[in-house]
Amino acid sequence: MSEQPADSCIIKHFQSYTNIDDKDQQLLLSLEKGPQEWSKNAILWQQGDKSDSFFTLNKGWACSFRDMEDGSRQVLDVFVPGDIIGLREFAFQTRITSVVLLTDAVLCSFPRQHLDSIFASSLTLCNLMFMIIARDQAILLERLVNLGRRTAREKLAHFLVELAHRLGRTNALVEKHLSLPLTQNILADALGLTSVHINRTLQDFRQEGLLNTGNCHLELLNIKGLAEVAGFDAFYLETSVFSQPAKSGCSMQEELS
Amino acid sequence: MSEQPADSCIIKHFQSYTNIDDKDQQLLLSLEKGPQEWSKNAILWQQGDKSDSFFTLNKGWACSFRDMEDGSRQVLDVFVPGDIIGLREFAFQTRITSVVLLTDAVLCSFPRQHLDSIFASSLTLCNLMFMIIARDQAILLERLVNLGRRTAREKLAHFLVELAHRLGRTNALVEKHLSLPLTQNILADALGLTSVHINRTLQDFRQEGLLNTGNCHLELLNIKGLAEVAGFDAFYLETSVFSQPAKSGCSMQEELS
DNA sequence: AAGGACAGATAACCTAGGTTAAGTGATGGC
DNA sequence: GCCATCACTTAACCTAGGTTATCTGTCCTT
Repeated sequence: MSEQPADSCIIKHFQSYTNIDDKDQQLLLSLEKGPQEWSKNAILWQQGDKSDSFFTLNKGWACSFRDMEDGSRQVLDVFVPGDIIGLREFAFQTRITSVVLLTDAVLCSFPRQHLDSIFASSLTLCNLMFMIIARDQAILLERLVNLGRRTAREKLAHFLVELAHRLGRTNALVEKHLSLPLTQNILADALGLTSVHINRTLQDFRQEGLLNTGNCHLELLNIKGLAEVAGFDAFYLETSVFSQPAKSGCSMQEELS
Repeated sequence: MSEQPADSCIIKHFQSYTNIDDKDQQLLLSLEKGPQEWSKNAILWQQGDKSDSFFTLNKGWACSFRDMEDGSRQVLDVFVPGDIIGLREFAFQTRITSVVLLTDAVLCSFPRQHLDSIFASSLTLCNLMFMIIARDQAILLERLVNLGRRTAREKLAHFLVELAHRLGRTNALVEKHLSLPLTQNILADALGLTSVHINRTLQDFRQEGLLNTGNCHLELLNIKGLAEVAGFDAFYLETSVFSQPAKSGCSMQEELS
């Protein structure tokens, strides 16, 4: 293979959490397939499909959703570049959600059975996988709080600020303007609201100078202001890799405040 | 130690998913502490506490929740006997939720650093842990759908039927009457509703012969009827352990349809 | 036995957000 | 260049569920 570790989606992703040593990098590299290009609106998989792989999202955006019997839809996650898609379907033989691409995208696929090689060969990676899935859960928990106990204004602001944080991975980016490829329908389906009410709320935010709306895009102008509307606290995004097996000498926590 | 494997909370729990061989049983047994008795309304931990262990719930019920700034509360999980509590806090140094006991209870604690021993020693257990956390996520996903896109009637019915399934672990139990130690406040906080509206909805269900309400208890009389109200589909609870490492000969899927 | 705390019940009234419908662009296929 | 589609906008009206308040019963506590 002519690939360099730097080309690998999943190595990049893991490196953003912690140091991955050469051996582990080679292991990951040997297991992933891709990268591969996909176009906007492509369906990555549908509920009921055989569940035998997951993906890393190198470029572009995606979301997972569930179609309801009555024709409505609940968006469950929005995935941003660097995210792993489908890890939570690990326990199921068939997909329990569908995934669609919100933009043109580049993905790598990763056959699930290769997880065994990871578990068997690298405690670091095993811990890391566990940490990533636990962080996903924390995001889901926060979304539950959002849907259960906040107003439409707060829901929308919270959702947008969370995305800003996830895109930045540090607070640095949170000060800048940020463009998100999200339609009002996607927002409505993610937040359990109607697109009409999303529109009303976006109008308000726009008049308050918090953001601009465009064609299939949202530009965040004042993320701090949105965070205040939402009462946003980023604690649930601030994971840290836990105990490091003794045999490995690297510290894993330096870049994660 | 005089403990027998049969006394172990976590072995029982894992056995309900798949076969655990003797070596793995000994490993688990050596790592857990307990069992220990707790009384109703005890706080297992609070948001912000140091996060260094998880628990198995041998007897009794518990729930995790988040307190909101405005004094309201969002219940995030209800835990029933056999559940693992706190696995999802794995990625965090401090607790991101609080946990309170809904009844008197018996728990075993499990220091988190011992997970490394598990990951290092047993592929079976490593896979199993992954499966359990993934199943937890599936339950969260379904709760998101519940909060986002269903009416109060559907939310309540869905929540109750899910608990019935989790208590039964098979459809067998779903035909019988079932008593749940849940107050109307807990239900309200779990479903993003008010206790007043929970009360109204429970009155309706009672008049339809679907359940009885009592003092801090709910008796489900017609689970099939509730499932119809909710449009309930149990697919998201039906996990199965995936590929089995070659070195172990046991089949893991027989008891999981 | 009195008092307090809490689960539950119920009624009157209110509002956040849903529903329906009728627009206006912009985009893209042919 | 025309037509269809789709994102978005806006307005009029409606309802599911929230709010507030009062009342009951039960269980602890002392």
